[in-house]
Amino acid sequence: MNIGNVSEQSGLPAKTIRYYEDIGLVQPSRRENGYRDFAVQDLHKLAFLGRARSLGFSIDECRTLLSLYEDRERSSADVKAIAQSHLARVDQKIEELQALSATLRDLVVRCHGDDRPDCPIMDDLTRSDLRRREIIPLEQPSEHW
Amino acid sequence: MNIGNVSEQSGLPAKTIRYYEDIGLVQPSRRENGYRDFAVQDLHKLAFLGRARSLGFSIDECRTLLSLYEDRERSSADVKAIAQSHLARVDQKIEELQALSATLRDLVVRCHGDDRPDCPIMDDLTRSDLRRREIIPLEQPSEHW
DNA sequence: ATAGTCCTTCCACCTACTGGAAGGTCAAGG
DNA sequence: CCTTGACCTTCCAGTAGGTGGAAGGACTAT
Repeated sequence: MNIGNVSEQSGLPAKTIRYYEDIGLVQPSRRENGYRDFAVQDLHKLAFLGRARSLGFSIDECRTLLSLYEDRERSSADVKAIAQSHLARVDQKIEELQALSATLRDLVVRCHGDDRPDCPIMDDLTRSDLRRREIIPLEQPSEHW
Repeated sequence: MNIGNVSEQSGLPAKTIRYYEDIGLVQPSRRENGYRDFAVQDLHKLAFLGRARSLGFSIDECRTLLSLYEDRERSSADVKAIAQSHLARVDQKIEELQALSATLRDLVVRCHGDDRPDCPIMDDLTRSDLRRREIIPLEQPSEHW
């Protein structure tokens, strides 16, 4: 199977599939002309990856999940542990964003939004006294969503 | 003021402050020895940036907010518009994550998590029929959280 | 033969920084 | 005067997970 075909069937862009090969998630064989030749198992793997990614699992988690996927002796506990810790991260992110949303909503509501320059949003951003408000920690750059 | 001092007072790492100079958010002058020399206004700007970033505004939004910050004639409507669209993005992200959380939670609950290999989580990831479930769109790489 | 589509590799770019190396500067102590 | 240590400088590379595009080979249909 050519990459275009696999791309269509898995729903993943060809670029992404090549990238996944680059980082070792799939190992398609090659034809004489240099074209990648995907087996049906590769297609399954890629669909698996697409679903796992859409559920927000990191590439590293996907790697582990793939190895469990291919392990007929795996214990469901191992799978569950990964999903659980991912779920915890998601829930924590939700909480952070909810706090953020509340703060922003409050500011937006209090801003009259007309031609005049005075603005509670600006006042908040300008105020240097950090104790006056809930401090929301800076986003960690490692958290890519 | 030296960068270490400004870093301490603004709460931003020195690296970040240099980066902000790189991308043109602040323009400290230089001493004869090559050291950056920050004015009090720069400190205010950096504190402003730190707060705006902690509220999740993008660097580009911060750039606009900074120009509004320095514009005594600005209209609060301009500020409000930026905050509102940011709030909308945050709220949409929350909704996406909540759907994700629900899906993950369901899978985790249904997985017994013992030594046996059968696992509803794996079943979900393996199933290639996409119609059977709510399809959660792939994360856009432009959304960095 | 040629046009159009597919495939290949490679390099750069995105966000918003962070880590580290190599080296210059400054203030205090011996 | 010299050294030590804390600062400061620039520059390069790496993070996650791809995406965009260029240059060029391969295949198919006319």
